[in-house]
Amino acid sequence: MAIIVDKVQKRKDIALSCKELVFQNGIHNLTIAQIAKTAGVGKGTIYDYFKNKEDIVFEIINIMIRERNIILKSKLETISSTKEKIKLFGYFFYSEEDRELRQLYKEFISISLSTPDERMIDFQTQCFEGYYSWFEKIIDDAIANDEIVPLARKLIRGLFVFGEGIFIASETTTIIKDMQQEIENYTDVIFELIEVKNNV
Amino acid sequence: MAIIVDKVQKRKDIALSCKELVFQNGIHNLTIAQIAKTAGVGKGTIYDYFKNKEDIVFEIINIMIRERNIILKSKLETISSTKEKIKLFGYFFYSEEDRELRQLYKEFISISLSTPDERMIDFQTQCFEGYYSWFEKIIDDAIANDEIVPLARKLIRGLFVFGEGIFIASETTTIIKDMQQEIENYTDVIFELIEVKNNV
Amino acid sequence: MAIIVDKVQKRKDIALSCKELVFQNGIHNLTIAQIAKTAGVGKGTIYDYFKNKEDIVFEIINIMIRERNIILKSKLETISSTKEKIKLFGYFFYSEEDRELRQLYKEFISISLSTPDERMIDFQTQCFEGYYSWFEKIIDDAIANDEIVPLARKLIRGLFVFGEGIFIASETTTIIKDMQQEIENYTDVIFELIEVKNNV
Amino acid sequence: MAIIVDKVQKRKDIALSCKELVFQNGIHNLTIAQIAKTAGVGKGTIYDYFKNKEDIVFEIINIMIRERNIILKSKLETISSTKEKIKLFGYFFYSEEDRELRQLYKEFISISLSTPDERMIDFQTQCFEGYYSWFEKIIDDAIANDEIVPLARKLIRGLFVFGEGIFIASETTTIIKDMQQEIENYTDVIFELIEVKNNV
DNA sequence: TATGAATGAGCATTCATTCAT
DNA sequence: AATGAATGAATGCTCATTCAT
Repeated sequence: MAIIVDKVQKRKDIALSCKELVFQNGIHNLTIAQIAKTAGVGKGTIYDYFKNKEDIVFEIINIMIRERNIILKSKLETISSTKEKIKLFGYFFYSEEDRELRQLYKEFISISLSTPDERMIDFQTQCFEGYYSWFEKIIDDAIANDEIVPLARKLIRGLFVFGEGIFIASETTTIIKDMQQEIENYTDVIFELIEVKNNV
Repeated sequence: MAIIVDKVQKRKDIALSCKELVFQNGIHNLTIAQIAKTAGVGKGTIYDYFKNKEDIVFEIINIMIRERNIILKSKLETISSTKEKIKLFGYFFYSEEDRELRQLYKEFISISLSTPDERMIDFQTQCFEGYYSWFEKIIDDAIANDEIVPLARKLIRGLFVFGEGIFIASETTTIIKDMQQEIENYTDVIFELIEVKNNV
Repeated sequence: MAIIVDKVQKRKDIALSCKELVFQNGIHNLTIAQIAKTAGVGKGTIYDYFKNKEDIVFEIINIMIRERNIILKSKLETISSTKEKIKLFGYFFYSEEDRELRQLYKEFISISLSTPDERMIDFQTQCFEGYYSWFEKIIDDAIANDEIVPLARKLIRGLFVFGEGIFIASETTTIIKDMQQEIENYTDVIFELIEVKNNV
Repeated sequence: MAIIVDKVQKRKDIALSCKELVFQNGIHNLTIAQIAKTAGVGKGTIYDYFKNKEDIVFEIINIMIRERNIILKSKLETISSTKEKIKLFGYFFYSEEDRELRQLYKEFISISLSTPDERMIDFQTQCFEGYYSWFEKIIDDAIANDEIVPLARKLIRGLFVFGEGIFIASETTTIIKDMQQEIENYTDVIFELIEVKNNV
């Protein structure tokens, strides 16, 4: 009998094998020939696991962003300070450890903007909704604990998209000199406004 | 006698003649053949005025965004309310009249993210710096007039990139249902926090 | 104990299972993958029973045309009128019931013309010889019965290939408006010429 | 100023330059790369003159068949005998001089049968209509001159498609041993039937 | 005997750029 | 100064066939 292959796993394997390739050359220069060679399979094999080039690019992005989300979630769980939790979301935009992934994220946004694809939008929506619900929970918990004032809820959106906006600004201009600074400062200012002050 | 051609003007003419083409097909589908035909010149002529395809794409974007900035500036001058001035920056992200330009802007960001080009970055930096200095002036004036509290200065960045961030979110996900709502609400909340309340 | 498979029968089974597939998609779009799936076997199995793709295409055509010949023969036996017998050969070219098979026949001719294959030619020769001998017998019998004049023998070829010729014309041009009309008219005219007139 | 090229002529030139290539390899094996090389132009140039591969194949066939039609017409004009005129149509199917063209014609029919293309059908219809009108005129003239009986008109179709039918038979089977013989014999028999006999 | 995973040659088509006129 | 004819590199995708299990 023939070998039974775990199609889902092999999709992942092929996609993951391109990690380095993607980080080095970027998604735009990915060639099916390169992908196949890097994955150590024939070109035809690629098409046994992926519908077309888009499909494989999507899978690569998908897997790598998912991976990162898991890490983000586990990190969030180790932190108790509300402010630090919020800052953790911004951490992605400047940390050395996420440098490669940021590169990928940039390209993902780039593709999403120029050639919107339903699956990509759905995926990104899912991610954002996930983050946003964490965000809301963090804020709501802090409000419930009297750490921050209820008004804070109305600032969630602003905090949430701040990272996004400053990331785009830093990637398309040179006005952002120090991302970490910018993000931490802004978070600090907002917390200054929303923290419950316990006077004696 | 040889005709003397105003190179700079002809660059603009060619670029501007592609306006409709760009709005209809997007930058990604622009071909030199199309550009030349639309501009009513030969393909070779394009290369007399532009270094390469990038160069012409850049010129098109450049001109169109400059055009829009002039309009923005003149609009700002007709408004006196600080809050309304701030909101005007956000207006670009949802107004019907800027729909076509937003399309272009999206593609510009997309290109900037995937294939960063020094000129593009310089240009975008210039734009951002321009906006930002307007922004700062608006806030500083309002502080000087005792309309808003000095702390507001620290929130400028947040206000400034909010539009950018929410724009990206709305273009790459489906979580933003009503851009105008989002932008106006957020501005209102921030103003709620920074407005000087005159108690009797 | 190993299962003994009737190779000849399985060849037929596989070929026959593709009947619908062939009628729907045509021979040109047949892929081994489709054939295997439709036949409910693995792709490798196909190669246990057929030498190559040509071989299976040939088998499919072969079986389906043989099937039809049997039907033709049995129909011929139910008809007594010479003219009707002759017309029955032409019936194939316009009858609704043979529409699908005509489609197949077209493709068969097409393949035969562009990539002549000895087996195909042999098979087609066999068919033609079969038909032709029936044809001759019909004519000879009619001559023997004094229904038609002996000269008719010399017109057999013309009658025989008329259908073929008009079929090609109707498939490659739009000049044939009504196949049935054309075929019946021509047969009638020829019979007009060769029928023995019994004057009182 | 740039060179002005006669697009129509160059189309023909490119097509004609492939004559030998087509006769040697057949249409099925034509590669754009081969065509370009043979025509002595770049691959891209092919697409300046032809929409796609189909288009160039069609042009090749078109030109070569047109060429042959001109020859046929001029030959017809040198012949006075009605029977010889009719035979001239059949000549194409066996003459040595038309061997290469027959090869092409075979492939043309093959393509027409398997992948009907409106332009091909229109072209073939035009050709057939041209031939048929010549045919009719020849017969009508002969009837008017009392050479053949009026009934002959009803046999035109049969004569006309005889060549086609016997050609297909000869290309897809081995039953036709001597095309010339077959065609001439059949024409003779038909003429035997329709010629006006002048008895003393 | 049967399978289906793997292969990779093969090909049409696009388009930025050059350069002879 | 202007043209547009010519180029050819570059690439995604298909599918018949093989072969390890």
